[in-house]
Amino acid sequence: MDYTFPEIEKRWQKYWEDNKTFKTPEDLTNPKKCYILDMFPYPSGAGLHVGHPEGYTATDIFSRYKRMRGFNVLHPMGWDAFGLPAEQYAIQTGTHPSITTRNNCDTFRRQIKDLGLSYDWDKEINTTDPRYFKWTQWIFIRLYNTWFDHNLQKGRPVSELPVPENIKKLGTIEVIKYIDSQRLAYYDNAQVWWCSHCCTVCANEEVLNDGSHEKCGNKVEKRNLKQWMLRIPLYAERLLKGIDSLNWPEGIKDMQRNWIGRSTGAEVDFSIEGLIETLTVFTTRPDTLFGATYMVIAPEHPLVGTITTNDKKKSVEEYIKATSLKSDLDRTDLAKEKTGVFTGRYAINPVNRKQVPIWVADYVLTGYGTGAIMAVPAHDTRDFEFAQKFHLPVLCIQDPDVSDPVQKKRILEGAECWTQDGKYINSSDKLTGTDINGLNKEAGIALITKWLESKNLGKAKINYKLRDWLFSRQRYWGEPFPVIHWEDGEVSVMNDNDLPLELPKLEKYLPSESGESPLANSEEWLNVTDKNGRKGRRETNTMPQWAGSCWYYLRFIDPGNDTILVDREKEKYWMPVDLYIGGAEHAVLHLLYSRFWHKVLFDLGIVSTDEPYKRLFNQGMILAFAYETESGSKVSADLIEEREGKYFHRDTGAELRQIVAKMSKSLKNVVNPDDVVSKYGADSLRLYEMFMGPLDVTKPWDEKGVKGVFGFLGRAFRFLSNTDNIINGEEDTEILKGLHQTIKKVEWDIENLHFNTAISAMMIFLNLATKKGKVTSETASTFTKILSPFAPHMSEELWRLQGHSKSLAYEPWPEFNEDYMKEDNFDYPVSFNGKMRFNIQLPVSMTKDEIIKIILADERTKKWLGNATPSNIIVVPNRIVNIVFKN
RNA sequence: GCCCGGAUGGUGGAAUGGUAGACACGCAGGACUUAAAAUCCUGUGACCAUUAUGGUUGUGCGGGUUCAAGUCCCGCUCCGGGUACCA
Repeated sequence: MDYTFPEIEKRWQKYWEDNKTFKTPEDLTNPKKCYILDMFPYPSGAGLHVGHPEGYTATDIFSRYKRMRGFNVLHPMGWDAFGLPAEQYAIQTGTHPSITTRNNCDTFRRQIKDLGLSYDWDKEINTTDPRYFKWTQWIFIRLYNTWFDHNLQKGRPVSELPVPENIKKLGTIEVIKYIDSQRLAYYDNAQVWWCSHCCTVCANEEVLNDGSHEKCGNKVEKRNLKQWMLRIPLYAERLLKGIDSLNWPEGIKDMQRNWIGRSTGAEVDFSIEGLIETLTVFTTRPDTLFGATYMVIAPEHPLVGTITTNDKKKSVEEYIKATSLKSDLDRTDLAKEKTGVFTGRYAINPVNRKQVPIWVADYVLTGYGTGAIMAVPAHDTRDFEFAQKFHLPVLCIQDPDVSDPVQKKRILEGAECWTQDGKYINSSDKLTGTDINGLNKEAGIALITKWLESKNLGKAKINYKLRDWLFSRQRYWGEPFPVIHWEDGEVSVMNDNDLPLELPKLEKYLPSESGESPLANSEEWLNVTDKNGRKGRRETNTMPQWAGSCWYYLRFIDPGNDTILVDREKEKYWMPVDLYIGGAEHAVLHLLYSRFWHKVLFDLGIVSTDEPYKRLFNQGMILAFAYETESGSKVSADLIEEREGKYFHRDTGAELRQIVAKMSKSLKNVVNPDDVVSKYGADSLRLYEMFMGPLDVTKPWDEKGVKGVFGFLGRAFRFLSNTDNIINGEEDTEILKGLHQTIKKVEWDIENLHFNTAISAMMIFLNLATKKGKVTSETASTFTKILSPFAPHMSEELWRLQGHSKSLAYEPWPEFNEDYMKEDNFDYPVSFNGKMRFNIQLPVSMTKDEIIKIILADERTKKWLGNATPSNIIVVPNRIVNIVFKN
């Protein structure tokens, strides 16, 4: 029978849909549950590309396998549909984003259904649906009404926030200010990156290294705007500790740890000559205080104006002005050449009362630590470069462990930088009574920190790189904030009952250059009056795209519920997510934000687990072949001609190099899954994406490879659907052995997401079966079952041909039997000094001594040994024999 | 600069410290066919030798541990990703 995949695939897709084969079980008593989640896509206008089905196929195989293992499986799909492209399209054409979004979702849904993925479509969600974002707004209100209790390390309702007596005395306004200062969400003036192209603010995380906006590529600048911020650093310790318990790739865990960036050190107060203010610095190395010979403050530091002496005012102001015009790129570009100016002022080093000059330099940033540093040029390369350039003193305080006397002398004189640790020298002062000379790093840090604390000059301090999360955008196509700004200055959040707050219909979607979102144009929507006649104005910013994706995995559990975010019993049953697969580009942003929200919801008793995603896996990127000329300029794929394995430019005839690059419109090397499906079928596409290589590595798409798996499926179908090949009775022992080895291998590989080797194991079995020519009907159905998670359409068809009337989706997974895999003999490789020379068949039960006896008597052993006598003979049972000798 | 990966045939890749190159692509030869496609069969790391059996070499480079290293350790090179004047 021919492998007529178009007909087979259509028929089974219809069967699954009509019979709701993959409906999530309602029964919550089954102790075996598995929640298998994909990172839901942004439905772009371009439709699916072959990168999407890679992760989707992997989770689909896992889901189908788990169902056969008797698990209740939750495997949903939805759309992360707020975002800039739909809005930009609206600006250009006037088409409302909801229409664009709906069309794109329809395309995505159709394409995904064509792949035979076993989603429960009754669970479909869309972040732009008011019934969905009602709960996004509801969560925002919870964030607003939560404070973080440091003692309990836990978020609690603001109604439980104790207000200190001295603040209560100051009156209501101060109490409100205090409460606002404790909320997880707050509204404040923030210096933010402004993209004048998108007319929007970008989070630090969205600004690329070159100072351009991640979304549009244009340069960003700094602006002050009223913004909503989330205090994610309050959860830094919890987010950091939680990482240890997760079954995630170590690389991603490291990235999150680095992003959180915990460092322990001390804050040290320096008094300033002639001023009452003190200058506080954060340092991870308080032990190096004796080597601090100057200080640097960031140009944005609040004390710059106060510190700067009159005669230096002009040069400092000029320097600050120059810095503010610099983008991140400029600052980075100037990395080699340090810049800075002297403020004219001196601070006093607390450990030795010495004068140290205060400088302003843009290599110190305002966003980290206190925005001021003490510089230890003798032992820090950056400080050293700066000191060299501006002729500042360098004092060596760590004994360099150098054998070269010349170099040692240079270091001790401060002519060279020594960045390794050593015993302290020059680190004592009689007047202040401090002395750490001869101590090592740990002892030095402990002693100095203790001394600082005892003198009230500083304290031990933990610092995080993680910064407040900027949570608003000046856009139309996002969740509106459920917030009203009243004419008397009060800010209030809406009542839960009044949610959702929907978006108004607009004529124009263009944001204003002032930074106000297009929502400000809708007078009717914008202005509100309360029952006392007080006038108010709605928040015109909208939430960033992260908002909807921060909690969607919860809504999938109970998408239709309009009284609660998620039913408690259902949440308890399904959470946490057992397997989450998606691209590594979300390593820090989405995954960290999402964990943050989840922890808040956990603290408020809304969810039952502390972490949302138990096991995470990142699929590798799929690249495509691209072509370049000898000089390295790229040639679009439609201009390529292949002749005898070489590539030529269709127009110029020049020979081109084949390289591997990201798929892109400009290179015209984007592969559309629709084309692959129509040519080879969905099962072939699925199988190829899994067979290309390990799931987590980056690999190039090669259509020739699809042919390979297509051939395998065709052979399998023709062999198994031909009744001449199927017999009754006892199975051949060799086939039985191969079959059970295959079950074992496929099962282990699916559990570990090694789909490429699982497929190769099935190919090996099919090669064996076709060589033998006949298999029993039992073998045929067993093989059909293990193939079914990978190639479900064809497997269902074979199952039907084998006489079954129902889908095989819930057939029990076959159990392998070790007895069938047992061997009587093992073909021992015999090696001499580690070099394999020949093989010899011996019974598996044979003892080491017997094996040695037989091998030493073998003619071939004599040949390789010559006149030498073995000094050692290693026998690893059923693995290898190694004869060691000297010649 | 720092952090994390990676490097195996013409290609994608396989290999619990134990026979390197499974499986597949490509290529070559053959069968079927008027022909092509499809399908099936055989061969295929390199080098040397050969009627054949065979031998030498081989997992980016240089060392080391081990009876045995693609795999573990040390030092490099190159490539990819992340990140940055982060104190």
